[in-house]
Amino acid sequence: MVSAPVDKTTKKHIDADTRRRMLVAAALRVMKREGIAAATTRAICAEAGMPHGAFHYCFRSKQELYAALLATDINITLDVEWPAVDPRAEPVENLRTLLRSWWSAVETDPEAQLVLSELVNLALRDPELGELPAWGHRTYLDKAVSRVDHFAAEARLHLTIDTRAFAEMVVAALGGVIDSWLSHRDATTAVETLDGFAGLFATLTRPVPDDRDHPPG
Amino acid sequence: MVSAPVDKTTKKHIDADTRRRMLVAAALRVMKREGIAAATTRAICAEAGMPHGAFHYCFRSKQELYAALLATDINITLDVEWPAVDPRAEPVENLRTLLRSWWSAVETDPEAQLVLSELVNLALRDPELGELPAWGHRTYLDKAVSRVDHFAAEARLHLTIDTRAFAEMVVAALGGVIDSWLSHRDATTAVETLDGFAGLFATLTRPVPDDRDHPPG
DNA sequence: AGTCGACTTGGCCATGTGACCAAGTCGCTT
DNA sequence: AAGCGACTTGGTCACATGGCCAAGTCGACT
Repeated sequence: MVSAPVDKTTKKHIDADTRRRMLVAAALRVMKREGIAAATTRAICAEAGMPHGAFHYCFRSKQELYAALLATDINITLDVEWPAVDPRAEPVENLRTLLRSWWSAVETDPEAQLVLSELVNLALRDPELGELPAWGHRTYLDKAVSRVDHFAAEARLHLTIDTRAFAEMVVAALGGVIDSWLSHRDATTAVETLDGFAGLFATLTRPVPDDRDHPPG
Repeated sequence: MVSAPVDKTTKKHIDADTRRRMLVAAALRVMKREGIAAATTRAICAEAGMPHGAFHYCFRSKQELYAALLATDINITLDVEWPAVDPRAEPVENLRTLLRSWWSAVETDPEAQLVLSELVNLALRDPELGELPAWGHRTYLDKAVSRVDHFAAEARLHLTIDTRAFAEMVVAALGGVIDSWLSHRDATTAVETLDGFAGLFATLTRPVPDDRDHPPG
């Protein structure tokens, strides 16, 4: 029989799996603060409040930590509160709102973007981790597609091109702006460029005819 | 009097400044081949065919090499043979040609893009090198502006928005596509997305009226 | 020819890193 | 209560790295 759960903050023995999660979280914190290079096994354990030996009890190697890190929710850009979309507003306006909502996530946590970039670069060089960036990008794009779909429905817009192709361009535009911004750190320019893209993307949409005035049959 | 120049490939003593250039070139080669992490001072010297001690005779520190590397022509994307532009063709078509010509540079030397990304990430974390990415981006954008200007003149197009804003979007689009492509490595998708952007950018142009048929006065 | 400074070389050092291990500790089960 | 297996811990190892140096070598100018 399993006894009553012991207070997790007090008990000495911690399940190896939860400890793994703690280490991953700690690693992400260190990387955001000081960069991926500073995230040594020791620094990560210190951040997690564990002795150094704990690391290789949880992970076979450091690569395994990288893999775990890449496999978790790194791409947080698209996970934001859904913006206020008004079906009666101009398409441009709604698109601008959408892009800006995603941009706000970037500006709120710029270090996350940097870490993501560092992590992807690392993985692209490591044969063991080489597949992960492709998988991550696919996941990210899928999420973008579903978000765009949802948006189009809510704004009552019809996309004149394939949704995936549309999302692909949106992702590229957002990614490009982020990339530039990480270097120049000029938020004004970034948002202006993003607004410019909103205008361009609007040319790929058409308002859905309102059926309430023209019921079928 | 300066004696006749000794054969540079034979003579033992090499000017420290040219040796610096040799090391920078060797470093870039190593980085492209094995990644920035593998470019240790030793590996670089070996690549350059020099003993390890030569490094710190030429550079005060490794950071100084990074700085030199970032300060040289890293952004080669826009330096390609000028594409064939036809003033009588559709704007979309010409824009597609332009973007594709830049893309070809990327696909020809993908490692260069990776190294650039790694280098920028490194610099963004290092207080000593922190200014370089912003400078690099400014330089890159300036070059893009001039290229766009040249292009518009040659294709006899008028841009309906500020040239710099236009270039900013082009740079972001190209950068975003590169970023995605580095992960998924699907050239077809990349070019299709780029072609999509060409269509969008075309909406920001208007043909310049041909004055030959309507001479002034 | 002689001198002086620029260049060359190999070796050395302190440091930090990922990895490993063996002894110890805890708590669930029987 | 006794045992057993999962978890804990600090120490240690081999190794690579950036940086430094002192002795040696070359070559240009006087």
